Amino acid sequence: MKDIKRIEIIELLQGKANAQIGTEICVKGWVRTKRGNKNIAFIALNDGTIIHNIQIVVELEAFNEDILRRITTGACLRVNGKLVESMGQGQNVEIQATEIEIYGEADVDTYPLQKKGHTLEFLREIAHLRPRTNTFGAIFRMRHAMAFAIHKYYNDRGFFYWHSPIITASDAEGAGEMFQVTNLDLKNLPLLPDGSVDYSKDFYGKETSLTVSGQLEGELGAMSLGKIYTFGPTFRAENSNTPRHLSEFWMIEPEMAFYELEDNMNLAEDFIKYLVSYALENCKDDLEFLQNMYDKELIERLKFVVENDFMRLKYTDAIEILLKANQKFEFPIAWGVDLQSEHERYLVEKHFKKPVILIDYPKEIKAFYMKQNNDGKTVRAMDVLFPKIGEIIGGSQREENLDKLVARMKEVGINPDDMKWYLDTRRYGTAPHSGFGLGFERLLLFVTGMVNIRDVIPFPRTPHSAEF
RNA sequence: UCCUCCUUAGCUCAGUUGGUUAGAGCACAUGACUGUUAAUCAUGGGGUCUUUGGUUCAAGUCCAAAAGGGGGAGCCA
Repeated sequence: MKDIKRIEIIELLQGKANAQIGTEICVKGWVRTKRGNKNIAFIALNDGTIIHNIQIVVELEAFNEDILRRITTGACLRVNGKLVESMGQGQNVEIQATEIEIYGEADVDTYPLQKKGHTLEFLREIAHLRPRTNTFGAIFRMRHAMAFAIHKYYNDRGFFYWHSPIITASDAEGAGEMFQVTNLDLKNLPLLPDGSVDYSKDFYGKETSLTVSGQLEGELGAMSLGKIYTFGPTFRAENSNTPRHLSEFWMIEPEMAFYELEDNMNLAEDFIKYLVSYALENCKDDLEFLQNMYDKELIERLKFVVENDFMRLKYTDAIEILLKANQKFEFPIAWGVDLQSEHERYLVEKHFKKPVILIDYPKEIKAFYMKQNNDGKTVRAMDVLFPKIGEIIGGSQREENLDKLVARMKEVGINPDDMKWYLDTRRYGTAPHSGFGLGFERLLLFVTGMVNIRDVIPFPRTPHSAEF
């Protein structure tokens, strides 16, 4: 077989290789379908670079029967052939095969992927193979595009990528149940006289867990470098079984010195709009596929978010609206209680019909580090609520006053001595600052139109599920 | 964790008031067709009806439990 430099299929289909029409080229990829008659066969080949396939045309008399029988859906091929303008409808160029090597066969009796008819639930059970489908190829290309856009957005605006630790000894944020990290022998634990575990014998000499948020350490970066963001894995051991929760997920947490709540909101809104615009401009083919297959209003909805201001209002005003709403809610509404999913959905999907930023929540339902308002009742929190997926961002201006912060910690039962390093930011050169957390997979739900968060991460981790 | 629904061919699903040999489409095999686009047409093979226990002359179908999965809720991003 002639040794020809491989060309990626995206180059062929976007016309970047048109100068080579009429010459012999080489492509490599996986077979999506094969069809034809006794004279000719058509192979749709995909190499993951783009959602579309290149058509390989095979004149059967030029190849032996055996090799064609072994070319089935899922097989991996190296193909040499002449790049030509297509004689058929549906594609501009195609390849007239001259030589084919089969890198790997895919046994039709056991290969689980077929040309059509798979549910997302079935594909979830074969997560190691599902990236080979059109749907998951599109999703994971978009996942990459969004990750890249996040770094580009912050880098272009002078933010520094800051790495908060994955393993942490602080359990102060109260953001959920934590996964413990230990190298103690669980069948033979060192015990203290009172029967509790002696963590001084553990690897770090104290009890440690996987992080539930990089924020507290992120604040340390903001109070020195000015503007930072984290983007890393986050772990919550909550027994949450919903289409919106993972026990291992990725979160983006910008933290900015000298930003007040208003600045924080402006950043959050601009950030999301940038990411959605980036998807519209750079993921067109994948978006069109997902729109056709799953969500007819996807692109329209993305454009709407980019083109319209988010609605901003105070928690207290939201309660007023809900109390006046001509709709029955399962959970009663009263000032001081946290909003339920049904309430958030009413505000976003029915009342305002656009994304909503809610601010100034009662302090009792928010974390200890949020800046206290002068009314003594509310804090400078902000939640960004989106249609269909609910809370996509949670953030706040932080309490920079040492005395107020310590007082609040004591009220909620956190020992300030355990967080000396955190309080030092307020003790020495404190400053107003703000930040928020964006759930990466929730963003992906929105931009892909998928409805289950397990379908926007390659290998989802949920209660009782850590396969692959 | 709570509520609710589902589990029948490799995949997606039908299956009537419980009644003889459980069906279809796709996939697969064989054949037909001079270029297909989820190709089409014909023929064929393919089943421990999730598991366990129960009711009944008789269970895919009714009852109970378990396992796996979906949706809703809570917790949150």
